Amino acid sequence: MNIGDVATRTGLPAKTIRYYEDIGLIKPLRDDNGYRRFRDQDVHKLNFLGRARALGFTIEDCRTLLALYEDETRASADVKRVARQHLTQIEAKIADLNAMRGTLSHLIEACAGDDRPDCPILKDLGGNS
Amino acid sequence: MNIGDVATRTGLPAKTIRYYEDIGLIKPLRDDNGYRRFRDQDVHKLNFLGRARALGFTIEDCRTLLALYEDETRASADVKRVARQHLTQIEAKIADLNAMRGTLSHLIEACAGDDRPDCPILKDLGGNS
DNA sequence: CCTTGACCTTCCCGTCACTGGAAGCCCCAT
DNA sequence: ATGGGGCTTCCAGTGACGGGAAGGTCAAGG
Repeated sequence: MNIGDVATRTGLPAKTIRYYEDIGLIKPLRDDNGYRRFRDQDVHKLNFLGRARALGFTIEDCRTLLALYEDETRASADVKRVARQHLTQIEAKIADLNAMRGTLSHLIEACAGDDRPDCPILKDLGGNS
Repeated sequence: MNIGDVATRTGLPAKTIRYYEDIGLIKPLRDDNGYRRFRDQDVHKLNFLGRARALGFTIEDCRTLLALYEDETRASADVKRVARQHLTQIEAKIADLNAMRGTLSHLIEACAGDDRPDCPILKDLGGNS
């Protein structure tokens, strides 16, 4: 299979697939003409990576998870630890965003949004004194 | 005031302040020795920028907001529109992160986290078939 | 007067995970 | 043989800075 077919199958852009090869996440074979030749296992790995990325894991996390995935003697505790750390980070981000949302929506509510210059949003940003 | 004092006062790293000058958000004066000399209005702008950034506005949004802030004849509707667009983006991000959190926490719960290799997290990432 | 150390300057590279684009080769159909 | 698509590599850019090098400046102490 060539990269275009793999891109279609996995939903990943060809650019991304090449990038994943560059950084050593996958190692497709090469045809005589230099084209990448992808085996089923490559496609499988790419699907794994796509799902892990969709869950927000970093590339380095993905590398770790992929190694664990391939290691038949792994301990599920190792996987769980990676996942839990990631979950913690996600929850921290959600908390940050929620705080922003709270402040922002209050300010937006307080703003008339008409053609007059008076604006509580700017007043707050300017140091609401 | 030199950049170090401004950094202390605003809580922004000196690097960031220099960067904001680079991209034209502030225009401090210069002393004969080449040092930046910050007026109160520069510090005020930097505080504005720090607060806007803390609310997650992009630098380009900050540029717009700062221009509105300085424009006595602005319409608060313009400010409100920028803020509402940003709020929408924040809410979209929160939704994404919540979806990730949901999936992740389910998987983590289902994972024994012991020294055995069996792991629902990896099973899911590998295409839970 | 000299040195030391803290402060300031510019400049360039690195981050993260790609994305866009240029230049050029390869393959198939007409 | 020509055209169009697909493939290759390589380089540059994204956002918002951060790290660090090389070198100028300033105030205090010996």
